[in-house]
Amino acid sequence: MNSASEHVSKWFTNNIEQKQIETVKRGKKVIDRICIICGDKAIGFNYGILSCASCKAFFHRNGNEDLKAFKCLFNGDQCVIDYRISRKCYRCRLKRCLNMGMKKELLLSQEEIQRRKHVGIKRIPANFNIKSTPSMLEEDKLLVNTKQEDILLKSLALEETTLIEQIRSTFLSIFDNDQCTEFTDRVVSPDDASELICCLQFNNHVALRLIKFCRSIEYFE
Amino acid sequence: MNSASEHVSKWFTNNIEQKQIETVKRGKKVIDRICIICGDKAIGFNYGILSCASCKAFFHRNGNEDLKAFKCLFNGDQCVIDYRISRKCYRCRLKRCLNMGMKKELLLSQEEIQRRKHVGIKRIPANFNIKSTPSMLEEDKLLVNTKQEDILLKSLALEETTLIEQIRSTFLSIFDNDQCTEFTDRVVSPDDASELICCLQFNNHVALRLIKFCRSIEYFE
DNA sequence: GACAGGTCACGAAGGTCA
DNA sequence: TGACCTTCGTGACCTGTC
Repeated sequence: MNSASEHVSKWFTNNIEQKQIETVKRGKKVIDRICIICGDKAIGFNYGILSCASCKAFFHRNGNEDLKAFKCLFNGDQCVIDYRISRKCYRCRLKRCLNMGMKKELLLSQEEIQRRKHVGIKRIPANFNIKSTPSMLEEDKLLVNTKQEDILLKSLALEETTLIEQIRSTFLSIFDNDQCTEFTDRVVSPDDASELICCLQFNNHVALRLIKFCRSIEYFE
Repeated sequence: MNSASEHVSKWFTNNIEQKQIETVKRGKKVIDRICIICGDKAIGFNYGILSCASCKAFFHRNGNEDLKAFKCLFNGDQCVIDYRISRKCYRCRLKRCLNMGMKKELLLSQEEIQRRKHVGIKRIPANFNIKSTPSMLEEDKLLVNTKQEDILLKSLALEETTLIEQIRSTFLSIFDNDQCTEFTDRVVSPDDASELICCLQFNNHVALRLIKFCRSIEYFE
């Protein structure tokens, strides 16, 4: 780092840090707190450090990105990240977030987000088994499935029932009766190699439809 | 220009820019916004400075060109760039864009453009049709689907391919071959009412599996 | 209350076409 | 060339969990 930019950078850092210490010590008023990343008004501690809404949002979006994958746009990795000057260099901004102590570990994982979302919604027990035994008659199997389906549906929250209904109706509109007939009309022997290939192609075909199906559901990203 | 003065210069430029932003934000009247390059009505900040649509487009097209490669056509490098007079001298216009502070760095690189494009998942055009005509042979239908699948897969980004592979393998693990055989082994006539009910129950059964399937995909909420 | 994620209007990039 | 369009990142504000 050259002496001029180093000087400016240190000046800002020191000035900001000084302000931060003073205000936090003085009292709990959030109004006076300063973001240690860009000097803007801090909203509280985000991902471990006192920071503003913008830096919080930025880290929320990009905290898990790989720093190596990006280049500095301006000053060779020495951009001053200050809300009064610029926060435009993606790389330098992320680097500063990390250098100032923002913690990736405090970003919630997908599982954690899912877990939080469904707190209060009764989950289906993991050991709930929808399989029927091979010794049962075809009709009995279907009966068991229907009964289990009933039990399953009754244990669901309204949101889940609505979601399932949405999935079901979308499913029916894409995997329509023609589609069903198209394959159930054909006699397939599992011993026949060509039929097995056909069955795999059937799988591929259904997978393709599934892609269409999944894309059509609004809850699907 | 040495790095220290360059740094100070940039600081001032940015400071002026900040002031401009503040002025614009304070009085929201669009009428008052003037392109600092040609005096036309500004549309906002483009490449760092308050400018009009024309100057934005001009810099977008030519910002990366080398100024030295062009000569002033009229007044020996002293053309007045004003929308009421003329914006026709390429060299003087580009020079003025740069002098007034338009930043080449804010033109996205090819990598950046590609990256941005692939951040969001590229959607399949709504008119993309995976249906085959009823008059076609079964083999031909599969062939068409396979070909379309090929075209489809080749147009996808890496993330999409990965996602689809994830969906496909999850699909195969849930709708396994036994499942496939279970239904394809049976001869179903669409004219038979009991078979039709059976077909609907089949649909229900698959829908149930689909719920399981959908829950197992991480991108599914 | 503090701090996670989520939402959405807006600004500023690139793209298109007369 | 420039008006208009689409896309995506930003940041203010909101919601939900602990």
